[in-house]
Order: sequence, then C-alpha cells, then structure tokens
Amino acid sequence: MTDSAKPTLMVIDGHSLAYRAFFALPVENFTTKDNQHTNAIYGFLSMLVNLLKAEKPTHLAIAFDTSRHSFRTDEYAEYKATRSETPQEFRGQIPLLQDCLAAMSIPVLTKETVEADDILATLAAQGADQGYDVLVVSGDRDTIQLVTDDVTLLYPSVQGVSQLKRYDPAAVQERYGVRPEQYPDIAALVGETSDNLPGVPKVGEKTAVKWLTQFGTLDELLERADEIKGVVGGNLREHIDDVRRNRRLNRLLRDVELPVGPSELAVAPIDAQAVRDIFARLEFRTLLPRVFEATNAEEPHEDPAMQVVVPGADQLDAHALEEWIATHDGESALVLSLVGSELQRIGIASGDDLVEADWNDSVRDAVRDWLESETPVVMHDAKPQVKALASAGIRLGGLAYDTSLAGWLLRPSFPDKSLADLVDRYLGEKLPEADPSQLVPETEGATPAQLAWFIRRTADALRDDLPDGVAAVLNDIELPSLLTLADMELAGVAVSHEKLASFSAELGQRAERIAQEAFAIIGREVNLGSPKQLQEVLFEDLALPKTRKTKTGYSTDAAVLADLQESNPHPFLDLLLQHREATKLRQIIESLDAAIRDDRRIHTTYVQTGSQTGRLSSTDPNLQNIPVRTEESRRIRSAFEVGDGYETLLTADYSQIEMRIMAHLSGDAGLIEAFNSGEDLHRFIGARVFGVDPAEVTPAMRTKVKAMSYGLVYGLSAFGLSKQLRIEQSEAKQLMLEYFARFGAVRDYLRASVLAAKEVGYTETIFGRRRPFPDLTSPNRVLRENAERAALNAPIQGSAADIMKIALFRIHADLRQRELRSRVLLQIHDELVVEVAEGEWDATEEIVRTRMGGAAELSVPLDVQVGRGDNWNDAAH
DNA sequence: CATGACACGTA
DNA sequence: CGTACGTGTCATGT
Repeated sequence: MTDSAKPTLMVIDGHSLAYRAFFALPVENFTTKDNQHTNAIYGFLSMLVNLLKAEKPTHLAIAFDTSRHSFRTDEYAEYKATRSETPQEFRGQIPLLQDCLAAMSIPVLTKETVEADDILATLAAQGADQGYDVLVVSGDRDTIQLVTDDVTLLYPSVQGVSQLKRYDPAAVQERYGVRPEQYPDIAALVGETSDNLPGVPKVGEKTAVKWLTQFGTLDELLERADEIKGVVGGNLREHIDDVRRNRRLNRLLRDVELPVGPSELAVAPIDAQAVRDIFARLEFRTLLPRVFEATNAEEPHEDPAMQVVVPGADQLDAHALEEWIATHDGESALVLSLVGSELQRIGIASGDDLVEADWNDSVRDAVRDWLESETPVVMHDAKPQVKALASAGIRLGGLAYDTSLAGWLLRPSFPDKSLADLVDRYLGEKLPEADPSQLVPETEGATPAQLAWFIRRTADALRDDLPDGVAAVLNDIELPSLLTLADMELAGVAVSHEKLASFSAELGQRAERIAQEAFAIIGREVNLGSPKQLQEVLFEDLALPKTRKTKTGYSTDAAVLADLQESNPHPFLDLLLQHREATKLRQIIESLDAAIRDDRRIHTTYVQTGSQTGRLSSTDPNLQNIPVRTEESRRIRSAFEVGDGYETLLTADYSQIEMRIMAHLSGDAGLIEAFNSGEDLHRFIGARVFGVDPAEVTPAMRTKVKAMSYGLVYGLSAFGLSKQLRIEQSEAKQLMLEYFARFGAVRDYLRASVLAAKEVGYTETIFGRRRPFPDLTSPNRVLRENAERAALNAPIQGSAADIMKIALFRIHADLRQRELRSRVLLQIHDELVVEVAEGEWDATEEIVRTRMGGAAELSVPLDVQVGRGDNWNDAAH
C-alpha cells in the first residue's frame, strides 16, 4: 500500500499494454457491426479500470509512441528493426482508444522522436522529486531502471494483461539479483532480442550479475575486461562496443520536455455523455458501468444535472381553464397525458404560469376552440397526442414546434429522443421522474403542466441551436407531415383476415412437407430455423465446404446457400431455401394477421424520427417491408384491400426518384437527357455505355448498367459490383470506367459532395436537412470509408424523403380542402397508397399526380406512376 | 426475461 | 468492400 498522505501519480505506457491486450483477446469477440476491431481498446480499458479501482491514483497520464522512429533509431538504425510490422488491425484501434481516454478526461501524452517510456521516465522522476508515490505501468523491461523507493513498476506477467506484477527495489533485487538502477547494465550485456540489440555471446543473466557484483559497475567491468578469462572474456572484449551502444540506447530519458508536469495530471471528472457516445459506437456495454464505478462518476441515469425548482401547477376546472386561456393568448406548451390512446390530463405552460386539468367532456369543450385556433402550441412527440385529440373530435390548429422532431433534426443519429434526454442536453437540467421500480415513489414525476414547462424551455434552447435551414425543414416539412401521418395512422388499411389465414395454412403445410423431405435426406430431424444446427448439418454431416465466416461460425444465408448449390449441388440445400421462403412468408402473414384490429384494419405507427436520412420508418407492424418481389409473396399484398364505404385503392410511386435527384444534383448533361428523352432509363444508359443503339441494348447489358446506377447511389465499389453481377472484378472496373466516361459529372458530383461534407462536417439535402458525419475525418479507415458511403447517399436518399413528405402533406391538405373523403393510407418511401371514395377517382388522381409531380422543381421531371385496383397488388402497375 | 446474432423483408 | 430501415427466431446470459 502506498502512503495515503502522499498523492499517487500513475503513468502508463499505452502502446505496449494495448498491444498485449490485442494479442490476449480473441478478435472475433471484439468486432463491431461496422467491422471495427476493438479487442485492444477493450482489453486496455478493462485493465485501466482495474488499475484505477485497485490503486486509486490521484494523478494519471498515459503515454503513447508517435511512430517507430525515435532518437534511438537515428542513432542505431537496426533498433527494433526485427519487430514485425504492427498489424493494421491494431494501429487502427489506437486513435479510438485515445478518443475513449479523452472522453474519460485522461491526459494522453506523446512526443516526436522519443518513446513512451521516456515520457514515463521523465514523469516518474519529476513525480518522485515532487513528493508523489509513482506507479509506472509498462510492458517494457527497460522501465525496471526507474524503480526506486518512490517509484514502483507494474509489469504484466506472462499470463497476459490481467495480472500485473509489482516491482519495488526488493522485488527487482529478488528477481534479477541486482538493484534496479543496475538492470540496464545487465540488459546491455545480455542484449535484448526484441529490440534487436545483440549482447555478448554466451553471456546470460547469471554471468552478467556475477560480473557486476564482482566489479561493482559496468564501467569498471569494461575497463578491466581483460581480467575475464575464457571464451566469454574474449566475447566481452570483442563486443565491448555493442555493450556500450546497448547501454546508451536502453537508458531512458528523464528530461523530456513535456507540456504538463505531475501537478497538472490530477484525475478529472469524466465526460459521461462522451463516454456513453463512444462506448455505444464501439458496442461496449459491460464496460460502461465499470468505468463509471472506477472513476466515481455517476451512472448515466443519475447524471449530476441540475435539479431545478419547478413552478407548481394550478388544478383548474373547465370554467377556470377557459378563463385562464382567455388571458394567456401567446405561445404555450401543451402536454396531453395519455393512458394507451385515451386522454387523461391536459397541462399547459405559458411562461412560468402552469395550469392543468383532468380530461373530461366539459374540459374538452372548454379548450376546443383554443386548440383548433392557430394559437401557436409547442409540444414534445405530438403525434400520439394529436391522434388522441382527433379521436375526441378536435383538430389541433396551431402546432408550432415539436421538441422531439427538433432534437432529431439536430442530431439524427441519436435514437433516443426522450424529453428527459433533451432536457439534460439542452437545459443541463434533470427532468423529475418517478422511479417506476418503487410502488410508492420517493421522487414525484413531473405533472403534465410541469412537463409542458420543460418543453417550452427546451424548445427555446433548441430554437437557438437550430440553423435556419433546418428550422425551415421542421416548420415546412416535418410539422405538416406529422399531422398527415396522424390521420394516416388513424385511418389504417383494411386487411382480409380470410385471405391471410388461408394462405398461412397453405404455407404451413408446405413448410412441414419440405421439412420432412429434408429430414429424410439428412437422416435426422433438426430445427431448420437454427443457424447453429444448420451449420452442423451442412459442414459436418454433409461436409460441404465452409462458407463466409460470421461471429459465431459460418454463414448459412441465402446468397451463401445459392453459391453452395452451384459448386456442390445437394438436394438438401434447395429444400432448405424453399423452407426458409415458406416459413418467412408465413411468419410475415401471422404477424400481420395479429395486427388486424376490431375495425378489420391495420394501423401502423410511422416513426418520424426513425431514420438518419429523413425517411420515415414504420412499426407495429412494419408496413414498409411487405414482400413484393415474387409472385407468391404478392399474394400477401392482395390481402390489403379497399375498405368498406370506399370504391378502390390508388397507388402512386415515383419512378427512379433517386437517380433523378442524382441527375439534378450533378447536372450531368447525359443523365438529364436520359430523363428528358422518354427512353427507358437503363436502356438509354446502356446504349451510351456500350456504344450501341437503344434498340440493341441486350437484357444483360441493361442488367449491368442498372446495377451500376443503383449502386452509385450507395457508394458501390468495383468489388461490390463484381460480386452482385457475378462478374470479374476487372470487368466491373471496366464497366465503371465506361460508365463514368459517359456520365462523368455524376462521379465529379459524388466526389465533391463527400469532400464538402468532410469540410463542413455534415451533408445537406436540397431542402436543407442536415446529417452530421464526424467520422469523415477519422484516422480509422473502416470508420472513415463507411462514413464516406453514408455521406454520399444521405443527400440523395434524404432529398427523396423530403420530396415525398412534401407531396404527402399537400395531397392530404388538398383532399381535405376540397372536402373529399378519399384519404392517404400508406407511405412506402417512394410510393403512396390512397383509399378512394365513391366518385372521387378523377379528382383524387389529379391531386396525387399534381402534388407528387410538383413537389420539387428539379432539372428533370418527377415521373409518377399511378395504378388502380381493389387490393394493393392489383393496384400496382 | 432481456440481449445479441443472424437472417431477410422493403425502398 | 452498397445506403436506409424493422422483425422474428434461436441461443445465451442475467
């Protein structure tokens, strides 16, 4: 134990310990979904946490090497030259590790031309001078020389990183037979193979210790080298220069100029949010609480954010509420508390005036006019509340702000947009929340009016932060969309239980039949839905060649099985694929069937903040991924029908909207001409790329340019293109060359767009929606290239999403304004499904075509395909 | 009972 | 080594 009166300075050689962790932990278990290896980072942080807990340093720094070059390599070029190249998988982890340390407020020290150990030596010397207990943590034996009564070395034992051996002067004496300051003399004589420093042949530790004991110092020994007899004596005399060189090189510098001294390394509070962010990115879960514990930081949920005094809310009756509203005519914040979809209470905040009331018929009548007026109202996650109001017969008239949407627009990558998060981030305050685990909570949650008060103030903070262009997206696109989506969700879509049920039964029988056949072939029954059991069957029983590796074994996905079928045909493979198809369809059908409500319709929920690009997502159930590709699967779409009291379904979709946006953004003359020519796009492009007449474009040619065109939008590489088209990489490369020779402005645009994003840190859609990309400047190649592809795609996908949203709410508004009963039911990114009332087809089609076609003025037309039918499948064209 | 991995459906 | 999503199943861990 260290003297508790003295401060403890801990200095760590980050590079050497992370390197040991890299080899100690299996990389398979430490890879993120983005293919980023994290084993060295995890191992290092894990060890660091243990060290912090065990040693409780008051001062802390971690040193890293800057490169392989140092004054030592300048003096002796072969220094460490035999070390194998550090693997790229390791080097890529260092910047991320340093990011983690920055988030934990731990100083990282580096210096050109010196090694981490020299920094350690310097700090250790300064620390000891200034009265610290110093702990040096390093995996380099040279640091043994630093050990004194005040400096202790923690050195990893052979077992790995988890066990550190403590070296004080006595322990060094016991292990090496010399005092710590003599250790470099021993090392100089014996040599250090890992540093490529040869010593005196035939001289090991034993001999070296003996000589030093005999002569007292290395200088004395070298002076009197001729007194040593025998072969080793000759060797010593012959290698005396090597020994002198070794001794020069293994002496650690204690006078490196550093920007900080020990007193400036006091342990500082970690940045809890930053640690959470980066750990989330690295997919560290168990480590988070350990870090918080070891650094004495509060758990994420008990952030030391300010607990503020919240004004009390007046409980009013309907009459008093009406009077209050009359005297508060400016903007106010509104919270309607719900139980399920039932209105429970209403809370209003105007300035610091808070009122609330239980929801009942008289309260409803008291607030109806106010809610339906254009008086600006600020809310958080308004959609469910808007729906509840609509069910009560009230149309909210003045929705002016939604803090949930604003928070998302500002930081679309953060999935959690709870009010508590926003209050924490933008007000630096803690939202009072009742502890749900306690029957009688000690802390009261905020009441609806108090929540409204927080929402009002959060909105003010967000307004300050939101750039004008983004604020316009909120105001002109997202808020109108929200009201439309609320109506779409309420309307739902009619689905035939009968059709689903009979199809499901059919598929169930088929799946069973296929399974039995498959079992007969392999001679036993397995769970065909279990990847693990399938691996046994495929790669052990059937001894098929191993496929693409996954975290837990070998892949059995459809692409892999198709490849396998080609190289090693086996009847089991085909049956397995058929079984997958049947059970997958059945599963989809079952979940749809379960979602049909009493009104015989399915009401999905659109998550407006559900994507990073501006698209919607759909849940409970997801109606944006209903199968369509195979004839069989389209039977599911047939079950989506026109509802009672309506005449037919109308579907409308944008054709090639993303390519059109590319044409617009890039200004590529060829691509613009393609869209204005009226020719089939892929045929037109094929003709240009392959230098033939449009009529001579073969299906194979069309397939290739089509894949290329779609791939472009996603940042496809020659490798990916070759894989998808099953052609040689060289051919794919050639194809890309030919394509860009004709449509070069597209490539120029994509390049420039990513470059600009790197410059400003975010991408922007045509309408000003932004998406930040901090990783574009990451030194880590995997992260950076992933960010580049996403950044290339974001303005295109995002602009398409903007355009569809604009069309959507305008259609909705037109239908209402013209008092038509027809209504939009579904949005599937570039497609709308509309339920058309009796006699309204022409008017509805006209509105849909006009609004979709006119949602944006691009340099190419927005082409809209419309179809009509009694069910979704028949309505498709 | 919650979570991760895998597989797979859509634009 | 192609973007953006949601969901069901199995296997594993608390």
